[in-house]
Parts: sequence; C-alpha cells; structure tokens
Amino acid sequence: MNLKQLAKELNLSISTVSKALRDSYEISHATKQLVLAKAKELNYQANPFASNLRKQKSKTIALVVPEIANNFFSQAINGIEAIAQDKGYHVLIYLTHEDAQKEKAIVNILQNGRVDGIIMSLSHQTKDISHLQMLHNQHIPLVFFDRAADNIKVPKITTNDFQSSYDATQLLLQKGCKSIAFLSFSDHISIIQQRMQGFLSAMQTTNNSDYTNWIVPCGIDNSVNYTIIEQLLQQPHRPDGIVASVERLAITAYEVCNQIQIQIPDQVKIIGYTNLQTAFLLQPSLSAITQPAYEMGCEAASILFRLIEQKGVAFIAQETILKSVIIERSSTSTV
Amino acid sequence: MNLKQLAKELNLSISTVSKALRDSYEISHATKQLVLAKAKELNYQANPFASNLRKQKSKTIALVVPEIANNFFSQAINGIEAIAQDKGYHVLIYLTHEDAQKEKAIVNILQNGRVDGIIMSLSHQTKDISHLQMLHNQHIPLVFFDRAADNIKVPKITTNDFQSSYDATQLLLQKGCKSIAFLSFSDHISIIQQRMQGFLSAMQTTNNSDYTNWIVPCGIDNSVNYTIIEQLLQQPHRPDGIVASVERLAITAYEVCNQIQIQIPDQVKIIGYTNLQTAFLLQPSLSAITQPAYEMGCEAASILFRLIEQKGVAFIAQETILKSVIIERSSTSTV
DNA sequence: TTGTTGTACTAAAACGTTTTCGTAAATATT
DNA sequence: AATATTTACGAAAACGTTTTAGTACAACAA
Repeated sequence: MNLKQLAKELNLSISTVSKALRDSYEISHATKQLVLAKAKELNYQANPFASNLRKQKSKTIALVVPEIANNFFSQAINGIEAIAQDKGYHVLIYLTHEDAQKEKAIVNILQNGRVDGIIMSLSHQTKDISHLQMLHNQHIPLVFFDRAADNIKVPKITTNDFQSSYDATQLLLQKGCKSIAFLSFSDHISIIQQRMQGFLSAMQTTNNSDYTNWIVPCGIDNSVNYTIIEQLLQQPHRPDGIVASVERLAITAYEVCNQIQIQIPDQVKIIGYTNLQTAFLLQPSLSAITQPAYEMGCEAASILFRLIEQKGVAFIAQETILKSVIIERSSTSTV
Repeated sequence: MNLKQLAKELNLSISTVSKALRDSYEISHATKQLVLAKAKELNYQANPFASNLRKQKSKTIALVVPEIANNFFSQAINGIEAIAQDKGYHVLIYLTHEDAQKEKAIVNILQNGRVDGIIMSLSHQTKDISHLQMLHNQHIPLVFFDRAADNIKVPKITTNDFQSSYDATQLLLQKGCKSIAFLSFSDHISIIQQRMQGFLSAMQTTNNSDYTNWIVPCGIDNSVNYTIIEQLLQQPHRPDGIVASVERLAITAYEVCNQIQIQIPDQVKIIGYTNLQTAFLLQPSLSAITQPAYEMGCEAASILFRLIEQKGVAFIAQETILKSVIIERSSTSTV
C-alpha cells in the first residue's frame, strides 16, 4: 500500500493525499478527514526510505558502544532508548567490542547519511580519532558519553571522575590503608586518566613515605587481568587497598581474593566503579562508586536531539558532568 | 558526494559507475579500476535510502526486547549483534519495557518495510498477538527467542525450560527440601509455563503428602515482589526451597533473606534462572540455571538471516532448543 | 467591469540509487 | 563478405515520497 494506490482509492492526486496526511494548510478539513480515514482503513504507512531520501532526514540515531553485556552500558542504553522512543527516533546499535579497528569501520559506514546523529562511547583502544574528526567535519551531530575523545569539540556527558576517585581513595586511606593499588584499564582514555589522577592526588595528601601506591595496568582479557591481580596480591608487600577503575576489575579482584584466600576487608579493602545491582549481596558486600548510567544516557540523547534539531548551536562542545555516588559497604569496613 | 558527481568526475554515465561499483560483468576491468579508485579518493558511499528504496531491501533488522539492563537479554543481544555485524546487517533496537501496548506500537511501526526481519522476545504482559499475526501475514520474517508466542508458526529459539526446571527442583528435593516455592513471573508466557510444569512435574515424583509446593505469582515491580516473598518466608510453614523463574526474583529472594535474617541454605535453599556473572561471588554463592544467552542470540540471528535470504523455506516454524546448564553452588548445599 | 486575494487542488520535479533495455563497436562464425 | 555474437557502455524508468510551482474557481474590492 503506497501513496499512489491510496490516492487512486480516494480519487485524489498523490500530492493532495500526501499533504493531507501531513496536515497541510493547503488541504480542506473535509478532505483531510477522508484521507485520514482511508489511510487508517487500508493501514497505510509511508515508506520510510522514500521519505528519508526526499527529506534528507532519517529520524534515526546510531549508538556506538564498546559492549553491551555490561551494567554501565546497558543502563545507559536504556536511558538513550527511552528518550529516543519518546521523541519518535529509531536507534541503531553497533558494538565495537573494544576494538579500535571495528570502531573505525563502523563510524565510516555512518558517514553516508544513514543516521541523523551519533552517540558514542569510545573503545578503550582508540587513540587515533581521525574517523571521528571526519564525522565532525561532515557536520554529523555527535555526542560522547563516559569515554570521550579529548581533542574534538563535541558535547560530552561524563561523571566527576577525578573527584569520585579522589573520594574513594580518601575513604580507603581513612579506613587505614597504607598502600593502595589502582587497577587501571587504559592509559589514554580520558576518564580513566582522570580517575587515576584523582587516585594519585588523594595519595599525595598523605605526604608520608609510609604510604605507597601502585598503578596496575589491566586490559580486556579477564584471564590476563586475573594473573596480574594475583601477582599483585601475592607479593610480600602487597597492597592493603584496591581501587578498581572499572567493574570487571573489581569482580576479578574478588575472584582472586576468593581463590588465594585473602580476606576482604581484613587483608585488603576494595572499592570500585561499578553499576552492579548485586553489589550489596556479594561476599563481602562491595563498596561502590556508582555512575548515574541511566541519567547519562538520557542526557546524552537529549543533547543529541537538540543538536539535530538545531535548537541553538550553544550546545556544541558543552561538557555535562553528572555525579557518581559512593556507597560504603563491607569491602572497605574496618575490622 | 553522490553517483552523479562521481560520474561527472569520471566522464562516465551514472549507470556505468553504479555497475562498476557493484562489480557487474557488463563493465570492463579497466573502468572498474578507475571507478573504484575515484570512489575511494572522493570517499563515495552510496546513499542507503536511495539504495533501499530501489532494492526494496534494507539490510536492517529490528530487535524487540522487554529490557536491556538484564544479563540474559544483554548477552543475547551481544550474540545477535555479532552475527549481524558479520553479515553486514544493521540492527535497530526497541525496548518494550515489558509493556504490551508499547510492544504493539513498536511492531506496528515495523510494518512499513523499514526492516528486512525482526527478532523478538515478548513482553511478559503480551496476551493478544494480533500485531504479530499481522507481521506474519505481511511475510515479514520473524524469529522469537526465549519468550515466544505459542500460536504463530515462526522459528523459535528457546531452552529446555521444562527439563531444566525439573532438574533444578529435583536438586532441591535431593538436598532435602520438603516444601518448595516456585516464584513465577507471568502465567501465560510459554517458557514460564514450561518452567512451572517442570517444577510441578518434579514435585509430583514425590508422591507423598510430606511434600508441598507453592506457585507464587510475581510481577515486574520489585517492591511488590519483595513484599510477596517476604510474606511467603514469614509464614509459620514457610518453604525450605525456592525455585526462581527469573534472575530478578532470585535476587529479590536473597534480599529478603538478608533482611529478615533467614539463612541460605540452612533455612531455605535457593536456585534460580540467572545469567549473573557474579553468582559465584554472592553470599552464599547462588546455584544457577544458566541459559546460553549469547548462543541463543547467535542462533536467532542466523536463522533470521537464512529466512531473509530465502535459503530454504524449511526453516519456517522450526523450533531450536538449546540447553541450559545447572551449576550447583552453596545456596543449595546441605549443611 | 477588471483586478486582487484566497482556497483547494494537481502536475511535475527532485531525492540518489538500481536495473532494464537499447546500441555501437569489436570480435567471432559461417 | 555477410551475419551472428559478444563486449562495454549509456538512456531512461522505477522505487515512493515531499515540495515547488502552477491553476482553476470563488470571493471580494475598486
């Protein structure tokens, strides 16, 4: 069922029907009623491709994220989808699987007008951002959330990573930790760097040689991370506190402690960035730095839609910083 | 940059360029080279809407799921996306938020050719399936995974729900449970019914009045579920075993036990359907019936693509049943 | 009367592809 | 040499919309 058929049924021209359907002032009330009724009767829906082609708009956005089987991202996507559905937009989802090559390939495909805008969180590998620059040059609206690229002037939704990491580290210090390890995840993604800086900054407040810190670089391979953390905790002078920069590392740290029989929080206290909904049910319950993932998604989508609909160029290059909350549980308690 | 401009640059006709790009036999090797080189140089990419309109194909599928902030669904989506990316398909994602009305609205929108096929898991509310029947009538390829509609002849990917539930219940019985509660989630979704039947069937093997069973209907509201389970466990003759039909209910059961100080597994043993990656870190570690979510996603996508590409109508109405695995942990151990 | 304005409609162009059909030149077949 | 076939390309239609540019007709003003 297309416009032509519908028009024939109504004994009207294609243009009249088209205009009636979009409530044009050129069409009389009476014919509008007729057209609407017939369209409903015959279950007419405009072909989106013809529409998109003609209007040069797709009412579709792309969502490019590292992974989805991850509490932070799935909650954020939930927020993005909620806003998109409300606004009548469609959402294409692409996973980079933390692979910079894949990210580049995906972004290249998105340059041909398939989408009106893009929401992204970078792969942890991504260093070269030429593919993103190209998007920007083509004036395709782009918004980052969480993992943003530094050197590109587009809106970014992040959390107070420096501060939350600083506070979490202070919490460990206050609970008596003397040597704390920071489990890092990537050394060039901005938010992880900030978390690291917050950690280091807190450590520096203890201007005292009694206090030591480790920066422990981890990656996406869980078994490699396991070994790294195992070795860390099997040293003679092992840390008595751990700040995990991402959820997965907090979980792996728990696993290691479980396996090699190190008591949390007696022998090592752990706090980590996590959106785990079962953090309070873990053994022991996990102290968490929790990002407002859903809200970040909503915010990212809202800004993207404003950008697409051009309501003020003032939004360009604006940084929105939401606050993470720190929830103290048993994994950082004193004995 | 479009075909017309590219053709002008090359002093060739639009049709020649188009054919060269799709490697048609009508075009000489030499010109193909020329065209390809120029296309690359000018970063030409075909407009997808023009292409889709002309070809009446979109290389896009829709994924309609109840929620995403959920370990089962996010893992399944991961599998679906992996296959789709591999096949060069795009994935539109729609969340119903367990709302049958929203599901209907979404499905209606998908009837206009926007997608070549649909992968779905039903909202737990969905009873009326007329919207799905309409899709089917319009010959839009459709595949269900996990939560499928009974009365519609399309491929379905599910797990051995009856058997896994039966086995889980047998495990509880074997561990000494006498009265077991089944926390249900929806009374008309097929897979939940099967899980319930598996439970009841296992209970019937104990042909003995010493054994009792509860079917406890729960919903999507966590706080309501909390109250229901709390009341269940505060009865004088409370159950000494629980089978949770979905992850959320297992977690809520843990919460309740935590709160009202009922010891797992001493006072009540718990086993549940879950894809929680931290099940083994819970206090106590949670015995799980784990569905092969990623594999289910891959399978659903593979079948949908075969359907789309018409490689054999033999796939229509085929049911694929993968096996869940039961992992016994502390929550079902004997004291 | 003539000219102006407004209303309600239609014809046709445009969006950017893909594909069918036609054709000139080159090559092969008789 | 005459005919048939192949090769390599171009013109034009088609996909289904939206929108611009008309155009009758009626209502109104001068």
